[in-house]
Amino acid sequence: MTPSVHPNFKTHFAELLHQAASHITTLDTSIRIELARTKQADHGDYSCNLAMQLAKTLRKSPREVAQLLIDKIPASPYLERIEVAGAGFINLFLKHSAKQQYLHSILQSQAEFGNCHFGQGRKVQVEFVSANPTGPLHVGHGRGAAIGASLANILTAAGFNVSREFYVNDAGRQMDILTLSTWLRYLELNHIHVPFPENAYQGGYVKTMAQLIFQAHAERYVHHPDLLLEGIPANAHATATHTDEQLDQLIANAKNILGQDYAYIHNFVLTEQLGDCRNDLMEFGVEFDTWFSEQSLFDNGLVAHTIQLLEQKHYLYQQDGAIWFRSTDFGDEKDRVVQRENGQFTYFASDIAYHLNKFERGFEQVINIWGADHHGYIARVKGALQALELDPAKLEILLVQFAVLYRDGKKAPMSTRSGEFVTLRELRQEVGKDAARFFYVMRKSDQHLDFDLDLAKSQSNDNPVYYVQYAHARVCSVLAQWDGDVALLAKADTDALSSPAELALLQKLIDFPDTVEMAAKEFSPHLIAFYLRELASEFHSYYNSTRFLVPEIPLLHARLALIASIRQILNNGLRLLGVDAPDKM
RNA sequence: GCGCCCAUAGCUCAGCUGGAUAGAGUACCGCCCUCCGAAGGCGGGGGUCGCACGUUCGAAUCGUGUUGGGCGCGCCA
Repeated sequence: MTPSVHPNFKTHFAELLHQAASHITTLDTSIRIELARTKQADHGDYSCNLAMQLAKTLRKSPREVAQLLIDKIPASPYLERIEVAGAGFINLFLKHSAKQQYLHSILQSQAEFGNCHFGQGRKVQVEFVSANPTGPLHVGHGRGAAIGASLANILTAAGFNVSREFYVNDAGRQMDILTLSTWLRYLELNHIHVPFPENAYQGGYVKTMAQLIFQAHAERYVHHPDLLLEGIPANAHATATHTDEQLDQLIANAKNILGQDYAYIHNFVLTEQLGDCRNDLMEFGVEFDTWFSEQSLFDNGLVAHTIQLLEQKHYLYQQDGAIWFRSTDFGDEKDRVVQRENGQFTYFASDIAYHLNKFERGFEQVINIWGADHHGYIARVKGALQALELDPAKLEILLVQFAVLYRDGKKAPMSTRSGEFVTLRELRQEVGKDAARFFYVMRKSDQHLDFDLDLAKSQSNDNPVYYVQYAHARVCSVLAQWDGDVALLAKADTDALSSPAELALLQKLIDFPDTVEMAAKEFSPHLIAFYLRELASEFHSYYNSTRFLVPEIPLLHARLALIASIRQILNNGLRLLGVDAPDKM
């Protein structure tokens, strides 16, 4: 991704202040020179609190220090004036010409405007969604998908080499339960009625998969039910209430009866569910570079190898027939089992191997996006990394709080157990991809999300998605009526842009690259959503106050260059969030 | 009981590693289409930043405690 060629005023002024300060004192490493955008116009465009930070060691008042710095600051083609204010702030005023000429950078860089090389090409992995392939994605997964995909886009724009990954839990017990469930439904289709366990998968999609198998292979997988019921108490069947152990017994029996065929059904349901999931996410604008199989960690011996490593480092011990990892050495509440009494590795064991593998693949930063209910899991995973002599700080875990759907002002009921959950697909069908993507990232990820379905659906000014998209469509409409060559606007004379509204809008456009960088630095896609709403708001206001299609050519071109730049940034920002920027609505 | 997250306008939320008079949206009230798209704009009221101490030139922001809410605490994933 090529960074755009715009000047960065923040870093430019920070460098000037650094030079000024070096004339006065030797800067302590603890002091960071940072420029902040001001809230009020009479405070200039940027302000710096460096003088306040230096005042103590220099034994001078902050205002005095500020004046000393101003006296020493080198000349700059972008700086209109610089002054001391308030308790010792240094306020900097950008030249109007600097703002006006900035439009040329935007219109030249186009889709690449806003990119930067903050990430310096470092390899980063974002792992997200990673839902069990045992049923359709629901609205909880949707938020993780939206946040993960947006964050990956933002990191890419900020100059990281990003890899998007979905961890496929294809090795566990849940897959076995799905396989069993499907086979039982298949037997039903063949008029063999075995009571369907309550704790098996109840969803209608299981019956659908059974039908597909039946259509393709007729009665090939039919077996006598007596063998299946072996070891299961009669009352469990009569009531269809099975304990976890009884369910496991059913699975074991199914494996015995079906032999090689078990693997076929297992593979079939996995492929079906994964395909459905991939398709669902693609329609949601979310794609992955890698679908990483948990099973492959076992097949390649990586799990066993990882456990061996921990053993060598003496972090494992045996107790109650199981093998435990001493995660309490790393601040976890209790030690954790990696290998069960029955010889099976736990999910945690393969997860350690998985994370070790991530770093072996050369990622310098690994970001996991998890549902908030997994937070208790962080300590043990980071502990395992430490035990393997990896830096746990290189693993960033973003916890995404739940989304609660509201309809008619009331909570829409959601329960995974009963199968009455709202799927991501249903949500998309109801409110559309764009509204869903935007609403999901409108809040900080660690903030609960109240998802107002009625608002997301409404085609009104209340709906923030339409509000932003409408601004984009409005610009398109004006440019279409102008009927000139938009490409020429990149070289237009922009000196005529001098009203307060126009200068404020120019500054808002200048803020975009900083916003993208901040969103990348803070792993915060919501900053983009907020920025877009603010930009759209300033544009709508400008639109109502100013006519663009005026007879005076210089003014006309200047204003069109401004709104074309606004359109470009709305487009770039929406693209980061996976939301379309329509020309017409 | 222990751990993590959260608490800011009636409601939903921003507020970046401490900075100037705490901001949006929404709801409510009043305005603006002979004019590039009214899916828009303008104006108005609305606050003890849960509470209490502390750190300092300065705290919504940092620390400790406390209250209230969410989530987690399996040889499940």
